[in-house]
Amino acid sequence: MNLPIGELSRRTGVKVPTIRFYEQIGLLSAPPRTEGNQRRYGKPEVERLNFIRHSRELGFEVEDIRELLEMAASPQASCHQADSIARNHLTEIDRRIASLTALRGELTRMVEECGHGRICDCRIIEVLADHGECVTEHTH
Amino acid sequence: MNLPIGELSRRTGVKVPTIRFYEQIGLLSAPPRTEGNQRRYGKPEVERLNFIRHSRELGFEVEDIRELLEMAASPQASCHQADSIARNHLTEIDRRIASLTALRGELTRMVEECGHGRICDCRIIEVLADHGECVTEHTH
DNA sequence: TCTAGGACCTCTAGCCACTAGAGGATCAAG
DNA sequence: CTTGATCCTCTAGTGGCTAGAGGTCCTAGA
Repeated sequence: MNLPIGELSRRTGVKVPTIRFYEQIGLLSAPPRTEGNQRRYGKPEVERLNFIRHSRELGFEVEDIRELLEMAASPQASCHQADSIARNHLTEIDRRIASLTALRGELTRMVEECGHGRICDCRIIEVLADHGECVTEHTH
Repeated sequence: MNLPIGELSRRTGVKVPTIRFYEQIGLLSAPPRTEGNQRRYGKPEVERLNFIRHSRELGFEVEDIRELLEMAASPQASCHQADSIARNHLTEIDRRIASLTALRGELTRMVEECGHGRICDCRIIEVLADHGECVTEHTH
């Protein structure tokens, strides 16, 4: 268990430059180095990085992850805060889904009404030029 | 109709620095200036900027908008390309909605299973640490 | 023991679509 | 002629990486 950065990358699915980037912003702490100045990682780093990757996949922002990692480090504390971060994130996702669904509606309508003729008759261009043509508000 | 940039901003809902930014990247052409070097806009710019803003609201990227604007300028051409840009965008939106919906599922499950106790029992932290706990793939 | 080439290092710059702020000039009303 | 709102340019920052230059290290095979 004395992994070079490429091996850590393979085991976690996080790209090498991204790992270095996470170290730079303090999401991962600086690991020990070989005499030749190369990073060597152990099992805790694999787990921590998996946690980070998974959180990112679930759409959490780096600042949220920072807090979640801190919490994970003090297992006796209340999970109230973790709950609140996750709930806020969920609300945000709902907001985004709603907004994209509204967009989807407008776009579908635009595309379906397009007669595939000339630009001057095209509903796509027409609708883009005039928000009044829209059924929903889609300010995001 | 000899509007300063602030008035153009008010009429289109696009912020002043953003208008200057659009000029810089060539989405808007450089307008005439007063003797004192201030920009003055006319009606065509109001329309063009409304088109841009609306397209952005509908989630089109700047490069797409550039093409759409070019098309709008040649009304006799076929609208095939506009159609294709819009369809591609629609596909992308569908992809995003699907991905967010999967996330939503996982997050909801996480939050619902959280017993609001201590971190060491918290499902949120647990799930984040282990993708194996997830029902869906959510690599985006 | 030498060597090849893959993996590693740091550093800077770029991506997208803006946004913020400094420091100064101009405009229009009173 | 003054005031203060608006305008100007320029640089740098946002988030979360990604790309590339130019160099060093490690390790397996000859």
